[in-house]
Amino acid sequence: MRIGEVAEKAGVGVETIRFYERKGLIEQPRKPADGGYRSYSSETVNRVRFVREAQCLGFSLNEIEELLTLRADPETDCADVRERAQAKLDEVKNKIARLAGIQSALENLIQECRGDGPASSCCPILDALDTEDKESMT
Amino acid sequence: MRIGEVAEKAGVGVETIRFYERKGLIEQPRKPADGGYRSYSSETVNRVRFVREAQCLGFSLNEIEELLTLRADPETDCADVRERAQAKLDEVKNKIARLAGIQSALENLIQECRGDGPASSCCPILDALDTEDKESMT
DNA sequence: CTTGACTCCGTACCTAGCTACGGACACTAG
DNA sequence: CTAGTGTCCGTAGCTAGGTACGGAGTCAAG
Repeated sequence: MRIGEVAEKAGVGVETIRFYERKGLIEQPRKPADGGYRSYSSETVNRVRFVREAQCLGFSLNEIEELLTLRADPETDCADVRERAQAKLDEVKNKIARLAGIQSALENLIQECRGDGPASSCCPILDALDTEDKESMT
Repeated sequence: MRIGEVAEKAGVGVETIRFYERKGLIEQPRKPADGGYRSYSSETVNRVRFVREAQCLGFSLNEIEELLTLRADPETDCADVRERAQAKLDEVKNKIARLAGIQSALENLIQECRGDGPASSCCPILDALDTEDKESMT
């Protein structure tokens, strides 16, 4: 599969694939044999899709690389992998919990704001977060 | 309260406060009366903290501005606020659901990888996401 | 009335994550 | 053989979100 096809299937531009390749996020398929063109497996399409998905969820490319290496190397010791996975899991759980805070603040806002009157007194987003937040910054 | 105090209490740099001010994320407190120094209320500290918190959760500054304006204007009609809040709520729920996907993939990984043997065959992160993901990109 | 801490402002610079440009090959169809 | 399309590569440019710099003004303490 050539670069254009991968890009299309993954829903990104060709340049993005080249960019990810330089970043080491996807396989380096230098194939001077075939006219010098890159040749990818369908695996790469999945990888690229995973990258985009993870980005939407707030992971940086560096973090995504970590996520990806969790499954990568057959040589790697399982204990090491577990450790990294556990750390990522903690991050993810933390993120979910904090989003849940925002979620309930928004739900409050929507419930209390029944659609009549002015909005001023019924929008406790900041308040809701303030109280949880006060001394909890890292 | 002057800019340095706000910055310290919110745990950011002075330049960041000025940057947020330019972006319209916090009040514009031009006070030529008091020697030309900015003067902030403690409200601003909360706002800045909220901005940082929301950023960690994957919101852009533009999105955060939207979140913040949900509680802002006493003139705004409640119905409009509700609409925006509902849209944000949908985004948030969606994010949580997708993070939950990653969470369970990581939990699987950790469970299946009992700490012995090689890591190659027990790391279904990509697989777990692939199956959910196949045709669901926006 | 000098010193030091703080602030002012504009501008420049930085990282992350792309995105576009441009000239040179390759490969296919006509 | 000539287009046309796709690819190669390096480099430049772009947006977001800061971060740093430098020269000048403010102000309280000594």
